[in-house]
Amino acid sequence: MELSKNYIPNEVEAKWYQYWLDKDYFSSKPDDREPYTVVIPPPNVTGVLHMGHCLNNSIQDILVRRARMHGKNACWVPGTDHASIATEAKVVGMLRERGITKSSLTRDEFLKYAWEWKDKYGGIILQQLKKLGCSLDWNRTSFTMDPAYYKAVIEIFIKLHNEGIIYRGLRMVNWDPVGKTALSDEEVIFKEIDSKLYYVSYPLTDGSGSITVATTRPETILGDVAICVNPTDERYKNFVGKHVIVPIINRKIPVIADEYVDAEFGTGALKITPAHDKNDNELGKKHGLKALNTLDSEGRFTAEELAEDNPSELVLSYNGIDRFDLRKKIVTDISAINQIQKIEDYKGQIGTSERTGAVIESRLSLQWFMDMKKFIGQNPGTIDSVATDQIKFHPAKLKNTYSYWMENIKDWCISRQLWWGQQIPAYYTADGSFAVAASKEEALQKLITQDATLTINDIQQDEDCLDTWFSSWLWPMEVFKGISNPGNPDYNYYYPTTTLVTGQDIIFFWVARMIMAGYAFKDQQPFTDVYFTGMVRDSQGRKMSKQLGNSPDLLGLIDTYGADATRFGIMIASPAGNDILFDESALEQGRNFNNKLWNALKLIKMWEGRQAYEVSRETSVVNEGLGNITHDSRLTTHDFAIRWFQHRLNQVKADVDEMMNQFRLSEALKTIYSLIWDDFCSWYLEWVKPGFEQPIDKDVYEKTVAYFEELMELLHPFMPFITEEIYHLLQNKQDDLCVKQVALLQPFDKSILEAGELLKQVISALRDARNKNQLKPKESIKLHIQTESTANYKAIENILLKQVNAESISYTEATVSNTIVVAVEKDKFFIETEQKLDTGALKNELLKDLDYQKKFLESVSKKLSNERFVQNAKPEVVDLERKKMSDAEARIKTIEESLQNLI
RNA sequence: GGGGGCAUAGCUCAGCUGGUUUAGAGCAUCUGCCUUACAAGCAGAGGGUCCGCGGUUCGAACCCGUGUGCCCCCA
Repeated sequence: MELSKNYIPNEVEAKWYQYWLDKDYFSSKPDDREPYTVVIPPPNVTGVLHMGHCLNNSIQDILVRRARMHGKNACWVPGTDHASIATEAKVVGMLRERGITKSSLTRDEFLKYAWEWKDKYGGIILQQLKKLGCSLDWNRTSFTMDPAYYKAVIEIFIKLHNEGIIYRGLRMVNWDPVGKTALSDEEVIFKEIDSKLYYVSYPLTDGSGSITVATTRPETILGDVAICVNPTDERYKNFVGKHVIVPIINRKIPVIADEYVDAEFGTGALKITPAHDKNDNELGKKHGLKALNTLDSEGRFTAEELAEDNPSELVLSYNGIDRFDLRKKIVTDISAINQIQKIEDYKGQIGTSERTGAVIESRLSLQWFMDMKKFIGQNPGTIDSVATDQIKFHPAKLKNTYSYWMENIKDWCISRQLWWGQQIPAYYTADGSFAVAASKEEALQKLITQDATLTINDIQQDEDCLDTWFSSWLWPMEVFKGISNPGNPDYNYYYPTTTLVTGQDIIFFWVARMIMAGYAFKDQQPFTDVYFTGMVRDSQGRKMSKQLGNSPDLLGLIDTYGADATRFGIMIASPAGNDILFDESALEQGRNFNNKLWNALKLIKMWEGRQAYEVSRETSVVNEGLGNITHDSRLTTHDFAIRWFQHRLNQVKADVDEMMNQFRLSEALKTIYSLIWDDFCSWYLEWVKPGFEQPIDKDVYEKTVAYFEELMELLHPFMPFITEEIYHLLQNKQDDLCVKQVALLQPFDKSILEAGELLKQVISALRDARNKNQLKPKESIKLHIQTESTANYKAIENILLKQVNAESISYTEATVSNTIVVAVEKDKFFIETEQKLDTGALKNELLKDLDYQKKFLESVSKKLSNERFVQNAKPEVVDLERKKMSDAEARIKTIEESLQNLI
């Protein structure tokens, strides 16, 4: 079969993914193996694949594929999140394009559009995950609004309400005037902005002067109910208890004192607007002040609550003006009456909506909350499990972040003024009393006990729906129907899950709440390990964003480089827990790696038809410094190569195991990469490679194929497609790499590995000497070796000959004149060549080396002559230093002899 | 304002229990090679004030203190 010049991934990848699906390799059923369960962090149902998903899901696939090959029953559950606010925003946008406003639709009509949207776009991201090679169990695909899941969410709401954890209350909430909904604290992103500090004077009612207040929000002035100063502030001592007039509205308000006020900020006097600021609201409550709301749900002015002030024409003319326009207008109007003293530039922080980006308003609103202190108090495992590493965080530093948040947790606002989501199961009567129940009928049963005349038509369900995260926190349980059908065999087998892989940015939104749910509803941790990925940034460290246009088109990248190369590129650049700087050159490296593998395959396939037993294998085995080496045949060199690579492979497998257990995926991949590229291709294959059109020994061939297979096995979780392809092209296989079970780790012999390293070192040194003396690669040399252990070199003569392009090797006891001298450890190598030598350059090299060695010797002997070192240091450390010293001395001697030889 | 983290080659990062030479890797750079698997390649090389200062120790990239700069989280 003819293999293409370079590896072409596209067809290969599509072919194998379909093949794996046809063989049903990714589907999992409970059996007597140990489960390895991973639930995907469900992407937004309308989302498309981006770099973050790519990183995240590559990691999950690596872990899952590896577990599958290591005897575990691997189950990776796919699915999507209904993403209440994000999806609703998209649907509203789509309707707007069609000229339909949300307000013109009934709830049912709107939901019909939303489901249409979901059905049309909902599967896209899952299809994209297939392109990436993700080995998800598609039979288990879940959605947070599936009927059973929906029911489970409602059930949990009712349960927590019955337990008094969920309550309804009028509270200050974070209000998104664009999404027109309340948000949780976690959905508010604080941003630093350039704003202005306005100094506004409020005249005293007794005419004795005025008090100046610094504010960043003059548009809320009409809701002011007091001025507050610090009681220790001498400047304002005489003002406390007096009254001032609010500009424009002319309301009379008191000057009060409270320690909360920071005398250093602004003028030291604070205006209190309880309806529009959380802290003001607290102060308002404390001092018995009224809250006057002056903004509507869309952030526009409303005078509705200002009737008592007999608002003027001017005030009424503000009605309907947006808060930011109002700010300018009010500043102009206060300026006109000379009550703006100055305006300063100010760097301030504002909260914005995570989803719509709108500036958040603090707003008094009747919402549903979860009493988190009480909830966590009942489920201490939530905090303890992470502190005691029963749930292990990778990187562990996030444990602190987690526990700090847990210990300072605030109540969770779970209601949203949206339609796309689980509708809150509370039912109201006309007089405002309500019951929480699974259905309208049940609610009626409850309400009827208070008012026997009620009928089903008299009650109405809460219009609002629940925070998306109030459904996603059940994800690891409910994908196995753990809430809707507890005790079912799947749930018993797969839950708790094994590893969760997710972004650091949703540690509070999601991870923390899943842990709570785990302890609250099953009294168990939901997973044992959490691997937190960083954020994917561009090569300059900037966040990827649509505005910057720096987020690459992932599917385009997969088309260009292949999924394997894309996975490689993103994994090689992502040390655990750090942000990853994405650079397309990493994908190029991945593609080149594909090509390297492909060419190694081509080389080995060339040998396939040229196998022969060339020399009898009946040879003596002698135990020498290089391990057990067979002597005196062409094959002896191959025996060394084969033995060395076997041990090297065993060693790397053990290393990789260790790294994978510690979730050091990037390092594991680097290690495998280097094993394949350097040890296998650059060294091993060159060592066993027969001459041009020469046959290869059958045993060597078979060993080489077996090694290549093992390498593919090791690499498969990282680069599933090309490894499966090569596995099948190497020789006809009945089984598939995807589900191959790996063998147990084998021990390795250090002395053989050291011998291999020495050989590499000698070859490199000789090549370096050739290079420095400008010997053409084609120019053959004669090599003379001066050594005490001739046998060691006899065993690898053929490798040496080939690798340094020597035509002969001989052994000598004396120095050989007129040659290039190379010293490695205690051995000397003389390169005899036709070419005229530049002894000056040679001499310089040797002198440089000599200088280095002498300085080194000096530092070691200094250390050893320090009595305190010899007394205090561990004996093995001292011994090591002694060995260093004697090695350095020997080497200096060698170099000095070589120098003499030159002259 | 509170908390956490980071600073090592041009870039991205290893360096785990303080001692494996005078600190490593990948990428990038430079030199030489179209050597019959691979130029998407091969063979080599150069490149470091381990952020500054002070301390502990026989010994510090590593531990402690301090300064500087950057990042993240929370309010």
